[in-house]
Amino acid sequence: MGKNTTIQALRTEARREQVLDAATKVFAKKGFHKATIKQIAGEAEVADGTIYNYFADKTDLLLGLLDRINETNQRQGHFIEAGKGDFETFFRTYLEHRMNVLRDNLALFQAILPEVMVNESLRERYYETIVAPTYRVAEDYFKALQANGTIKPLDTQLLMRVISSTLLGLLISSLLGDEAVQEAWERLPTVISEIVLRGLLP
Amino acid sequence: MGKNTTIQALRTEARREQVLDAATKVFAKKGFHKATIKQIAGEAEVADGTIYNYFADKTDLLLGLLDRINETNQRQGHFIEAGKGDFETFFRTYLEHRMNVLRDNLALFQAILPEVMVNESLRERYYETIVAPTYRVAEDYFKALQANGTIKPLDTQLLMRVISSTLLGLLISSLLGDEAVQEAWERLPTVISEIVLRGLLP
Amino acid sequence: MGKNTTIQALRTEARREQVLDAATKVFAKKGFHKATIKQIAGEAEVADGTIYNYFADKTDLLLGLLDRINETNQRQGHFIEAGKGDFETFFRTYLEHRMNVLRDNLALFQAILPEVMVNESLRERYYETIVAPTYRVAEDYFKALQANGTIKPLDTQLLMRVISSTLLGLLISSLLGDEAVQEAWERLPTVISEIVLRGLLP
Amino acid sequence: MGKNTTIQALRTEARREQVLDAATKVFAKKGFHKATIKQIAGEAEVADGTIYNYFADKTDLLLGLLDRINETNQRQGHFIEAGKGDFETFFRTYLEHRMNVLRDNLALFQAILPEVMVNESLRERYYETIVAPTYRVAEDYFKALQANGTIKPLDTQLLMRVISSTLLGLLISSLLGDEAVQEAWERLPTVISEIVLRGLLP
DNA sequence: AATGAATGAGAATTCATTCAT
DNA sequence: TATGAATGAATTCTCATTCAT
Repeated sequence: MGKNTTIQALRTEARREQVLDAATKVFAKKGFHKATIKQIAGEAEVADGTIYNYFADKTDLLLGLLDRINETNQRQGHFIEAGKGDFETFFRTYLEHRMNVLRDNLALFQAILPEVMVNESLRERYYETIVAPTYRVAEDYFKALQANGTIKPLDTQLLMRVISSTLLGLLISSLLGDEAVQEAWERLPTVISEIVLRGLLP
Repeated sequence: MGKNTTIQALRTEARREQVLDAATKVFAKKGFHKATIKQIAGEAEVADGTIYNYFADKTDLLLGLLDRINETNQRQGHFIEAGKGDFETFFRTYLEHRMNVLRDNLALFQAILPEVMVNESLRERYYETIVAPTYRVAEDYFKALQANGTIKPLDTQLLMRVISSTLLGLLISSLLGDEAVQEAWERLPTVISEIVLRGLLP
Repeated sequence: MGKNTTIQALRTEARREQVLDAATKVFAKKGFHKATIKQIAGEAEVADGTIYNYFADKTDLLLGLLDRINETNQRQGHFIEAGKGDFETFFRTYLEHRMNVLRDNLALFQAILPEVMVNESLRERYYETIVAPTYRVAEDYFKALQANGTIKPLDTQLLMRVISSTLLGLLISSLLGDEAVQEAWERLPTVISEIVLRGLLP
Repeated sequence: MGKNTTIQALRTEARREQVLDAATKVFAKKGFHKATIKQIAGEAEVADGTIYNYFADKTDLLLGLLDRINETNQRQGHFIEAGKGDFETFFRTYLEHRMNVLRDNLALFQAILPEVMVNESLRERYYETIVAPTYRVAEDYFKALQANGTIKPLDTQLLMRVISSTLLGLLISSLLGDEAVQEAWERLPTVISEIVLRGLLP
């Protein structure tokens, strides 16, 4: 029965994922409110009612998606510590990684962000789960860089905000359909790195 | 009768504004979909039906808000040409202006952006009305700067995207409740200017 | 002032007619319920509110149209007495007259009949105003014909109903879009007369 | 599961009928436009929303009713071929049948006709579904009768239209509240048969 | 657990009618 | 009298959620 329970749990988990995949697709395409449970159920190839065996309500699906982003983040989180050697290379590589994560989860972000911008409790959870941890990891790192003179002494908090907001802003520009951003996505880490590290002035 | 017509027109315009103000408030607070016509009408202190004398439907209210942003933009648009003297000062002042506009229209953006991210036809109109004109004005300016060696030769398109995405990203961070961004809003132009013009490296 | 009053009255009457003309058109095209006061006002080139200076409410417009049919009927009513000479000719001419009236008021009937079929108080008024008077006039006439042996002794009531129902039915077939009926309208009196007077059997 | 599916299908069909019955009643009483979904749902003893599980919208209910008339017609359709023996008897019996069908579906016709008179797309469907098939069946029959001299040579198209319009007209007279027609309904086939076959002239 | 029909609260929208100008 | 903006009751339709099977 122990084994049975495990199988059960796996099946349950698989079903959850199946529904979340469907939700990602439908939310991204239609937006949270215009997406219907029927559509998600259809996409997931289950009955409407089945969804309620795995999620309390429609909003709970969004929380499930938030957790997914969180997992992705944590998987990538180690990376920042792996940065060795020359800072410039590290920084560009870091940007590449972050931007790849964003691109790979475009649909996920398109599904979540609009609703997060509008739903207060979701907003808090988003900030605590997704945003704050990133800053916590990065803050010490930037402070160390400043301490050993690798980068200029600037308000660390704001520095981090500006950099991550740039990425967020580019993501949203992409979501809003800016083709220049979409097409140059691969080159952007280099461009950003050049601007942010050396500046526009000659 | 000419006078009468004018009074009529003024009254009509005032009523439109009254409704758009209410819509801004309610959309920003509840989001486009959870906001109801009843709530907006209540906030505007008119009957539900009155709204439909001025706007074809709920979505048309959003278009009305888009036009408002557009007007704000156009009023500010001249500014960039007014930039004389030293580029560094100009750039910082430009950022200050843009960020003040963003802050002053925070509710407006909070009302519009989430729906724009999700509604394709709105997205197109948003891009054409709000985004593209900004780029058109800025592009020539940046090219001139590069031509006379004031700034490094970089892909103008991407440069503009990175800068405006930074502002957009900060706006959204602010909307998402990032207190550090909210509190430092005044100082951000200086910080961004320092980073973007001179870079992080010492 | 007496003259003034007369002019006033003429103007009022003209305006009423103007509105009724518009109502006929719009009701016929859209049906009573889908027709809006705004549309009728637009067609009549008056303001919405003006209509309420001449008619108590939307249904009252229908009553106005009923009265119009009634007037038409009365103008034609004398005709039946004018019938002299050979009965066969008279009958055919009578049918021609009735059918011309129907055809000339096609829009009017299309506007009224559907609503009369559904609105009880209108139905009663329709019957009393339009239908019953016709029968009253015709009944004596047919009885006389039977008395002098011009036509067979049949239940006069039913005979009249059958004949007028045939006309009503053809009108409605026409309204329902039956092209054969529409195209043959001119020939129908002859056909009907032949059938009704001499029968199908050889 | 096959059995289960069948039970399901039966239940579904029963529910559809239940809703159509209710719609017939309410449409006939109030007319299509004044009838509300709430009333129909109440009459059918289901929730408002349930109706939309079976019909796309309010108009689709009317189409459902049209199909019902169509079925009735088809069930009766064979009859005309069953006509053997003496034509006079056949004709009278045929009229009896048709008029019984009309009477038995009085509410149905009252529900449908007014809207059909006003709604173009419904009108086309009505003609194609209900009217045209009848004529197609009857046309050959009448031609045969003329060929073998049973009836006079008259324009078949018009002959059919006149006869069926008479029935339609009587139906509508009945719907409009003509008591003489209502009361004499049983005798009408005999009267019509006498008139149409032998004529009014002695 | 899975199903999907039933539910009914809730929202957008329409439009006859009123009434201040 | 004429106007047409304002009103708000009324209606259709949607869809998250429940629950009997």
